[in-house]
Amino acid sequence: MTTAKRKRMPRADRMRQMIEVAEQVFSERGYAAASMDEIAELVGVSKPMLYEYFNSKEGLLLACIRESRAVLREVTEQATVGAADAEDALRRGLLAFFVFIRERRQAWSLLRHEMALIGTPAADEVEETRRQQTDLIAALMSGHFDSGDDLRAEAAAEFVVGACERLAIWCERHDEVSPEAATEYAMDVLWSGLAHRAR
Amino acid sequence: MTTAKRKRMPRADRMRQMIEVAEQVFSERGYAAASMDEIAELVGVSKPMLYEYFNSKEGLLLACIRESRAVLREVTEQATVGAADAEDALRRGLLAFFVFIRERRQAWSLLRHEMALIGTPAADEVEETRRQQTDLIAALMSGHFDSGDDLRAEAAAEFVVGACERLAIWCERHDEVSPEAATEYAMDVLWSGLAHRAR
DNA sequence: TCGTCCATCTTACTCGGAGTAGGTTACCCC
DNA sequence: GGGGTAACCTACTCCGAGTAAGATGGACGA
Repeated sequence: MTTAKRKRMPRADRMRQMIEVAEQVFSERGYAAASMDEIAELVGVSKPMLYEYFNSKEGLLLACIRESRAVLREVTEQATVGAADAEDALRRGLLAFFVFIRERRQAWSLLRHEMALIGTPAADEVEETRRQQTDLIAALMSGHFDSGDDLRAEAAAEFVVGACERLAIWCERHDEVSPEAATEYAMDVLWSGLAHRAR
Repeated sequence: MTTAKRKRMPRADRMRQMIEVAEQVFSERGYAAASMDEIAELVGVSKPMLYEYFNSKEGLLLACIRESRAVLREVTEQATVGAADAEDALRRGLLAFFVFIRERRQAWSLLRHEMALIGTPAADEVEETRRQQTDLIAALMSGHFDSGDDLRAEAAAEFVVGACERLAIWCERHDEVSPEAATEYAMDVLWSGLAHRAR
């Protein structure tokens, strides 16, 4: 066969392969329980190679997170271009997000669970992903809302991100809830507020 | 001095002391970077003692989380008793929460950061804390809202918890935002929705 | 006052996994 | 084909979680 001896692969390819395997292992076993030896084994390469490419275990995790973030950014930004108004933009963005987390469970799992190390680069990296989303929302809102209280607008953006993240986790436990339904639930509370459902 | 030789302390007291120190160290260094030797040192006791009391490093973390959760539950439940209506109950609960995270930063830090190990008891424990809050909200809402769509109500509760958690983290970066202000921001979006601010 | 018992505590290890020093080999290009 | 380098490996060190087995302070009965 052509792949009888998987050897001497160019740097870029090997790197992608390593990230792919690592994402798998980290999301299955969890960051702490995953061992570099195991990842190396699955890649079909020796441990020092991983260190050659990523410097440390956390560096490898970082690469996985960055990879996921890039995809998430691409997907959500694309979704909101050409929206008619704020409500439409918010809805499109939410839908893109909920579709993403359904289709790429492993990547999402890393982003949501693996903030293992407070004060470390990895934690900052996950936080950076949220900031990216928050900025997107904030930009979206500043374009469509009355400005005035910047602090309030910022708080609102944080609020939306946190709410959706939690709702996404909830969706993992509820397969029957489609991305469309999740979006609708989110829009219902976000846009109309709880007041209109009070007895 | 009376505490010249800190020795032979009764079990319950030693346990509390250990949890106190561990909470400090975990929230300062982070779970992964904290070492059992260091904690033992600070307690003024040898490492096997920690294992005698908590079985494992994660067990010790668990104890810290449970401790924090108990306090959080107490505080938020007490806050909502005697509320006039849903809006009032929500506002009181939110305020209690935001006050808690300001006054007990370390405890909160553990709850928010230390989900280090996916699939492990500690991760479940943090999740359990959220469930506790979610249930509280859900119960609160079912008492004051038109029922009908249970799934929607559950989603809304998750939504509130996630949103407030994120807003709380945002507050850490903004000392100028008081618990009262945070509560007001949260109520504004939650209760009235974003629609009433759209241009 | 003194011995006995046991909960509390200690020293001195093992073991596994992160990270590394230094040498080896396949492939590209002339 | 032969030199050069990028990709790769073997064989370690080191640190921290977890443990086995023994030492000791002090409460309490005689």
